[in-house]
Amino acid sequence: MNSYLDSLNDAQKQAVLQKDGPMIIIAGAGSGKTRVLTYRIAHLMKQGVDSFNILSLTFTNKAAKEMKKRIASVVGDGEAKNLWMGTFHSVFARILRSEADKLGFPSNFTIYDTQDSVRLISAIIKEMGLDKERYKPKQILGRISSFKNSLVTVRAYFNSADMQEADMHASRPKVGEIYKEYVARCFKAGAMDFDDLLLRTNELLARFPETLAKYQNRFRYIMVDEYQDTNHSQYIIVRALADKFGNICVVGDDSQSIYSFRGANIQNILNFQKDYPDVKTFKLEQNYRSTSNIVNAANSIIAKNKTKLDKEVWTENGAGEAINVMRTISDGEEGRFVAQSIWENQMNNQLSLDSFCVLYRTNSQSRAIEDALRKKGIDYKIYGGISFYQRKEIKDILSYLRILINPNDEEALKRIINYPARGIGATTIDKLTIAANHYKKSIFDVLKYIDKIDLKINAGTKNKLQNFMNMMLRLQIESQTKNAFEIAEVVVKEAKFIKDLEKDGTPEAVSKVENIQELLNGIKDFITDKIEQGEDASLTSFLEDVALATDFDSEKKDDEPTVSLMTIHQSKGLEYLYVYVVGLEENLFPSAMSMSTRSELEEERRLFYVALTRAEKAAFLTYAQTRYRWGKLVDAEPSRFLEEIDDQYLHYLTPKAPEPAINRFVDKSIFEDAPKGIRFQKPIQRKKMERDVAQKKEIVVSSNLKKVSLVSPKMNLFDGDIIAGNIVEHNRFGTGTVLGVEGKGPDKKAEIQFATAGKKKLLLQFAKLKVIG
DNA sequence: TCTGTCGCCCTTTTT
DNA sequence: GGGCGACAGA
Repeated sequence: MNSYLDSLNDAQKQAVLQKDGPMIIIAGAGSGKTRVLTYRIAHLMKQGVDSFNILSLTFTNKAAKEMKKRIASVVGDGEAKNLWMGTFHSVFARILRSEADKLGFPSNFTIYDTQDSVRLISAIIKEMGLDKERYKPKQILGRISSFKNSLVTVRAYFNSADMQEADMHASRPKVGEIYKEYVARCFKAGAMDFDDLLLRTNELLARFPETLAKYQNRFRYIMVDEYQDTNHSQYIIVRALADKFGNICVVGDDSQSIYSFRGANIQNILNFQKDYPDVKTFKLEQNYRSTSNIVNAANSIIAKNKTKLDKEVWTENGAGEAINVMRTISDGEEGRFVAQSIWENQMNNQLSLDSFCVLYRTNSQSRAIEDALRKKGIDYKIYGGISFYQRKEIKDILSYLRILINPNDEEALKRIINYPARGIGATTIDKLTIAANHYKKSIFDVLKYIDKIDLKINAGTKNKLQNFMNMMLRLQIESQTKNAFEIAEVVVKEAKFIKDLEKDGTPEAVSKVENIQELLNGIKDFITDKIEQGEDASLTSFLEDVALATDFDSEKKDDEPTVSLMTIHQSKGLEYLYVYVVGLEENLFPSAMSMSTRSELEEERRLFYVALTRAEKAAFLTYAQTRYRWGKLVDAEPSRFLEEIDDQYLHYLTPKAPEPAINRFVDKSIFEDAPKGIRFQKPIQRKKMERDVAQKKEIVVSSNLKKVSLVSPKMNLFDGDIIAGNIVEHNRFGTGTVLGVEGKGPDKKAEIQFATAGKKKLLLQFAKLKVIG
């Protein structure tokens, strides 16, 4: 008898035993999804499926590693070795490396991270002489990203009158030109951005049938975890690969779809049954993770969503304690409460700090929590935020390494050509860029022939360029004989990184030196690790790892136990005995950016569902009445999500009713700790402050006392004024025409046809519309 | 060409 | 509160 099967419940066992054909596993939170996936793969192998023929796509590399380990414990190390497991991005980066020449890319292509992409787009916008207020680099990148994720290539864009018209209407007629130039520049630089890893894979599979056939034959069994968060581009890849054998197993939970902002399409999971009519459906509904209070409370929240699959999560676990709700005066107080509560619970129950987790909606919220934990002497680790590899000093060193691998990497070159300072300024770089564009060569190539072409660069500067070039060429030669660690050491030395920083002597510089040291150690670890595993230990492989790694992937096991701090997005798939969800306030959670349409609000609600279902034993929900945002103190109202939880599962640690309304109209900053330096504010800022105060007064005078808070962005000046036919402007969707208005009071909605964003129904209360015609 | 200061925008969320 | 680009002056 297969012992591992005995540990599964009926539903789980059926899913594991289903071998062939398309299947979907709808897995509720905490229902043992990972176990099922792991055992299913192990079981396939036990039945004689070659591990070489199994592809498993996970959401993080860490999840892949974890799963591989667990499979190995069932079937043995050697057997598990050939399994292809990883994120979409890392698996297809690997495939693209071996097929790159077909697409005209070098096999050691660079992977641009978001920062590289934004910088390149900024440069293009500047070169094209466009207004960067109208063409905001980040927004343009967002648009290009959405093109790529829906497989709209440059050619497709220019073939689509609709798309061009949309950008015209949004007063950004040059978006297509920027897109075209961006793609060309990436190509010339031998670089792919994150979205390219998927788009180019699609290109590869579509243009080269024999390549498609090769991978179809190879990946006879395909599994996709977190299917609810796949985008169109990923969806098409999976469909193509599974087309021959049809052995496709997707796992997901529509209630936990939280990545639509990066193109995830919840329809992929909702429509799976339509895509594969002979699909077998399995539902894992028993939750083993949480108390019944938590499960039921979470169910009561998600019930408010309209778009969902039919599923009932239940548990046999005991009720446990009620979910605690805590109101505090300020975000600082919130942090202190969390720290105190963690400390007490840890002491009273003799727990490891690993049992605690603090979740927030935005990274910037971590600050107040950190301060409080530090003061209490509680160890913590922050996941996400600015990752180690994004720090300036680290990116600079990595840029040197990137150029050694791929000299055409434009972004890396521009970063370091004058860092550390060697007298090569913006003017010179501009000249080089122009020459490079003119000759259709990379800047590195132009530098190689700097003697032979006349760039009107004076002799002194030319000399500096040549010195730089000589150093890079020397490093390049060395990199052929040295391993990644050795070459990184040489780079640090040659470029005088540490020397310069040590001369500086400031605390920041000291910490930078430490970071560089840590990077070198990291490279060393990487190499030893890879050599031990018999895997690729090259510099290319290291750089790829860095580009695609998330914080979790690099986590070390032997670390001291710590409290975990992270965004809710990052917490997907994890579980903790005690979970603190902080900042349950309107405009923060749900985010002010995501409450103008029903679907946005539903995604925020799913996010809350994810947060709550991380908890095994106890959950704390906290909100503050005032909070520093952008360095300013602002008032906050409790999140609507608190109202949505069935009251019977809640325990209020503070009285539920907020303080009497009258107090809400006194300027608190007069009495409480005023923002630092307020007395030294410049006249202009003071004026702005006075204006703010004046506006507050006006609001108080002109509105219903009970409903309106001081600085609530909920105030909508146009409520009631909007009628069909109005032209309106929305800060995210751009301009649009009002088609109709329905509902009244807080439910009043307008249906608007936006030029770029399509048709939307917006709640006027939140939409912050400006009537312009 | 370098350096320091000012002012703007920023904050959703991530591979 | 902070990071980054623009701008001015050396």
